Amino acid sequence: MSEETGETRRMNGSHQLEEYQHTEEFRRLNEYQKAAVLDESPACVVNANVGSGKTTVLIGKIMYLHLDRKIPLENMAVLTFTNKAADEIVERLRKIKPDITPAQVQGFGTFHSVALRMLKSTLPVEEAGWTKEFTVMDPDEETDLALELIAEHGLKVKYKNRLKKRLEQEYQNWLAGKEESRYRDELFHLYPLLAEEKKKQNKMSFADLLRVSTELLQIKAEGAGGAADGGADRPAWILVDEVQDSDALQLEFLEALRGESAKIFAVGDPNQVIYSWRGTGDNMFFLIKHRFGAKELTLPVNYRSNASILTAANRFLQFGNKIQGTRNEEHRIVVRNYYDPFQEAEYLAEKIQTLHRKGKRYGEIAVFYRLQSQSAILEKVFGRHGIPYELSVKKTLKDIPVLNWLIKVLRVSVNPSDTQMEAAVLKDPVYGGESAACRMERFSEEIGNRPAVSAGELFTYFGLREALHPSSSGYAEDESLVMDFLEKMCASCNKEAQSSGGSFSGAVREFVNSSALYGMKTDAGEKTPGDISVREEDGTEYGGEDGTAALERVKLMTLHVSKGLEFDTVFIIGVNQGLIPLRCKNFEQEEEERRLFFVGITRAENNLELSWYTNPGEHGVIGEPSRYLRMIPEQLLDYGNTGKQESVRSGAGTDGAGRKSDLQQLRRQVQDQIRLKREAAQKPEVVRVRHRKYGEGILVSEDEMMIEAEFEGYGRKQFLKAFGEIEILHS
DNA sequence: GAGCTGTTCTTTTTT
DNA sequence: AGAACAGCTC
Repeated sequence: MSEETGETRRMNGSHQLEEYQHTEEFRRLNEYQKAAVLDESPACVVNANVGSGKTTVLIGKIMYLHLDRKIPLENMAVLTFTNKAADEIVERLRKIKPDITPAQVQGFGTFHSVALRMLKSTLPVEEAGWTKEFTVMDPDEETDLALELIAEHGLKVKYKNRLKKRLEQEYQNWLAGKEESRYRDELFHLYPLLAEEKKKQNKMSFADLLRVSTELLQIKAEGAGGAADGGADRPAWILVDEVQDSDALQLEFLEALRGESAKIFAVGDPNQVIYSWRGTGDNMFFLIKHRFGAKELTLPVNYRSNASILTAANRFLQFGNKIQGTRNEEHRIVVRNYYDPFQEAEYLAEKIQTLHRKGKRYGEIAVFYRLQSQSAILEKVFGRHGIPYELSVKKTLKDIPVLNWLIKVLRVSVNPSDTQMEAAVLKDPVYGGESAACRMERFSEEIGNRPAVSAGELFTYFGLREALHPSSSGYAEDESLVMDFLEKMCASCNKEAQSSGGSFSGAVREFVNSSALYGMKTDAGEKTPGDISVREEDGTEYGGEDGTAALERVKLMTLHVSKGLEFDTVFIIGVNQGLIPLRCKNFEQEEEERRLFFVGITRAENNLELSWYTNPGEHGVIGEPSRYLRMIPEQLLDYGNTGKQESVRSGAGTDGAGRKSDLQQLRRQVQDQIRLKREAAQKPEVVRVRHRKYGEGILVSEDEMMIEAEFEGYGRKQFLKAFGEIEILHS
């Protein structure tokens, strides 16, 4: 920060802060980063390599637009994929400009929270069938509602245990006007019933928030007959973080939000797409570039990892040019072989203890693995060794039965049309009962319009003492949890009601809604009103370290969770064939597994250690090192004293011959496929194909070995040409 | 409803 | 490879 800011800050008008371009911060950026910050194309996507200062550029861009281009923060929409990312952006902005008010950053947040805010303020939700008082559904709630409707209407629906997934996956088919579900049941009858019921109960699912706001933004644009009026409450600039992670719904929301005039600036890394299995599967980075006709800039320079790690990472890069490093070669990447997962955990524990004795902080160390189930053995062994660790499993209020129930009570109170929740509250096996029914119904008139409400008043009003069973053994704990929650909620809601001039019940509604979206994480620290902290119950109690080490813990997490984080020292365990990569059935999955490994290794700043075991307990996992280990140039690897160099290189005794050509072939296939995909995107020439089982479809890509085609109702399928299953139809 | 055969999915997680 | 389910037969 500059030393002049103190003098200039007090002045009103246009010169509150010096121009961003003249700050030390801006000067410290590299040329690529500067170019991205200063770019003012109508649409621009920044293809940011891993560790290249993506968020720094985004922050810089916001400050540049704000300070130099005089664009009010209120006129920007800054969209992120997670709440954590949104918090980080606002936090980093506040470091530069401490007087930023919450009102100024209304448009900063996840896609869903920004959509919610617009639905609550400017968009005419009534036109879509809801009222302004609508509430936000919990993700599981929609499935429950669907099950109720199935029972009520006697619908024949298969695979009810997978209903949630089916509802999501087949929605597009239904929208497209397809007659029947792929399982030939009555799933499609459910969609209109569900939509109607949600309107009736005046609540929206997460997907509804995006769908409805998108729809209303589109109608608004049409109704205004152009940009003139439709652009009134649209942002001047839309900035998107981690754009490669957005799905089709979010893309449409972006498009609708942009309207005619807003400029769009998105940063992302196509090499870090690791969640396509839950979304569309398309590479959103290039899709968005194409859709918006965006200019593409790059950030090639990595500031995080040492040269060995980056050279290895470059072998796994699927898009763009090589990652450029900034550091000279330091430690090599350590590869280890252990007998089984237990041995691996034991050695890891010892190694971590040694590192710690030599002065490495526990907090600088992380262990990554492919499956959640792999953490159990680490927990056990680390616990026994007295290593403080932290498992990244999110705990929400839903995991605390009494608060889960209380939220439902509040939800019915601020939305009496929610009959589904009302039934859930009354029928709860532990806290249920008829006593609260009329209280919830009359909440708005009896409590909701008071100027200030205390936690104690709510406790009495809802008759919570009886509901929590005062004679039960868990009463004291439940009561303190409930009072704690209510106190925090009342503090926030009273303040909100006062400052906005709205009612208490309105504030409670917003509180409950934002809690639903915010997930109510359990980690400490106050972020938003909806973020209630709950004491963590994790392995630290085993830790031999006393008090001072409380925040210094070894982090244990899945490779997926590691995305976006960085650590001095990273261990990736179970780098076995069949685990990393997990056995995949198609090429796309294989590519994603590679990106996942790429994400994992690029989290490490200085030390990276990969290990595999000879005797994996799990089914389907082979006692061989991952192919990925053989893809890393040998001179970067340090096999320690395990003497297993031979087996990693040759493939542990299986058909050692032909490995190298296998590898080359695989790499060529991937490259070809990428090239073909790009070419296909550039000239959309439709080639029709036919398959015995899937019927007619459209050719997506092909190379000398594989052919990929898309079939209505079945999605994309890949075939080996040699099998001749696919017939190309020439018109 | 037991017993059989065939099919589909299994992991990873945010909002 | 194996679990979970659907749909069939008796």
